[in-house]
Amino acid sequence: MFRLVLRIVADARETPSGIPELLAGKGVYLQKKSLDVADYVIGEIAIERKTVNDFISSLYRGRLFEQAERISSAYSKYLLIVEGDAQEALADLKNPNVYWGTLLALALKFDFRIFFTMDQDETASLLYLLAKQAQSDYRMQRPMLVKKPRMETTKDWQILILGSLPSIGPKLAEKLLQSFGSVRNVLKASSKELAVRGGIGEARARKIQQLLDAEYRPGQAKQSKLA
Amino acid sequence: MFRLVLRIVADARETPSGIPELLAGKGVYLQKKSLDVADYVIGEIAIERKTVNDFISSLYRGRLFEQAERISSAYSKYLLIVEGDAQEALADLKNPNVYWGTLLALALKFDFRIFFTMDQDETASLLYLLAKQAQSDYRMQRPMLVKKPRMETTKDWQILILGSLPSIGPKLAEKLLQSFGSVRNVLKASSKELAVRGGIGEARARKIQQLLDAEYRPGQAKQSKLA
DNA sequence: ATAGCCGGGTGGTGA
DNA sequence: TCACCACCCGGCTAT
Repeated sequence: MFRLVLRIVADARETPSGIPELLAGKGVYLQKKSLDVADYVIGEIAIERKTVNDFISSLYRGRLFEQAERISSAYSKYLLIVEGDAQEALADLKNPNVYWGTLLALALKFDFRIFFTMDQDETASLLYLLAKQAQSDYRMQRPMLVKKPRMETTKDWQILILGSLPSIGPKLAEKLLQSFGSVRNVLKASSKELAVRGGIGEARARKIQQLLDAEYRPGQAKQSKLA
Repeated sequence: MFRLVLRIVADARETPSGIPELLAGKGVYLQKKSLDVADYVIGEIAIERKTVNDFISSLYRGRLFEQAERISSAYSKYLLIVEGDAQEALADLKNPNVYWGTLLALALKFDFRIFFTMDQDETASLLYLLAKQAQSDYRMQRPMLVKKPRMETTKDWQILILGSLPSIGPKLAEKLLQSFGSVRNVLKASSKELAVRGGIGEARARKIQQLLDAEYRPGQAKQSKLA
């Protein structure tokens, strides 16, 4: 009797979670590797697994989106499994909107599919089913969505450069560029011009000028000439 | 002066759920319509809301995928909100795999983003956040700015600014500062000077000059500044 | 590529 | 001109 072999690649660091073992118990052909970005790979689908607590804490560490970026650029389909009692964790959260907001961003901007499981066991079942579906649908995959262009335009650089100035964020950077036309023009401008033509006030303008003209001192120079 | 208003379209049949009212309470401009396929529409995103029980019972009716098909062909992005205690409902199921399998199919084949909320209140919050995100995305996306990790000293700022130039890292930035003495002097220098005195090549130098002098072009139509 | 809050800067208003 | 104040922006922080 022919038996279908499901194949799942698991990152070596997932071993302690017990999930690889559970999968093997279900008859999956498990391949352990050292994966760069994801925790599991099934066919062309990458899976990132995170416990609720990991997920929550990564909200505040900023590392989350960077990781999401890596996965999304490496695979065409990818899903996030959040494991554990999300509801309970959510109750402890001071600001639940951050949680929901992040999920929305992951789902809509990064194109993640997100699943919630209660424990490793459920995660294993989910992966198993996924492998089964991926296998049977092998040939009837829908065409993928167009890749996001993610262009690094000149405009982005311009805003980035000005935005690295103190007390200048993206909004102000854009305003300045609109007023002055180019990065150089902004940087050439005197503080008065900055204050008059750009939408920024004298205080900020002076601060910027001082910084631009400040003499560079290697070593730990702590000239608090600002403000 | 205008106040920014979030706008959500709700199907008339959603009224009894109380969610439209909750949204209105959050200051959303709610528009009730009779929608063909979805329950809510936010920007270009369609939202189908289902209570857990509805969802579960529709597993066995087969009508679910037909509905999914209709939504997916009418909108480019769409999400499903499953409202209620999924965990509890799942415990009653004889065969949970049907549940998970359906979710997987919806997510991967139909490209649904699926969210789970506890009650109408949470659903309303989710929709509200979604509207907010959709709205801020409608503006042009801005480049991610350099992390400004607590800059105290002038020296750090100087390096950060130059480091935000293309192909200039912290190391080169420092070198340039040492050669030229101040940020302004670096930016004033011609590409030849940069190449000769700073340790960078002409190619990089030219690239930087180009960027500095590039005319700023707002990508999207900017809102006219009527006062 | 989160959301909320706070502090400070800006620019307008009206005296 | 000045004082006030409303708004906007940027920076911080959150489990």
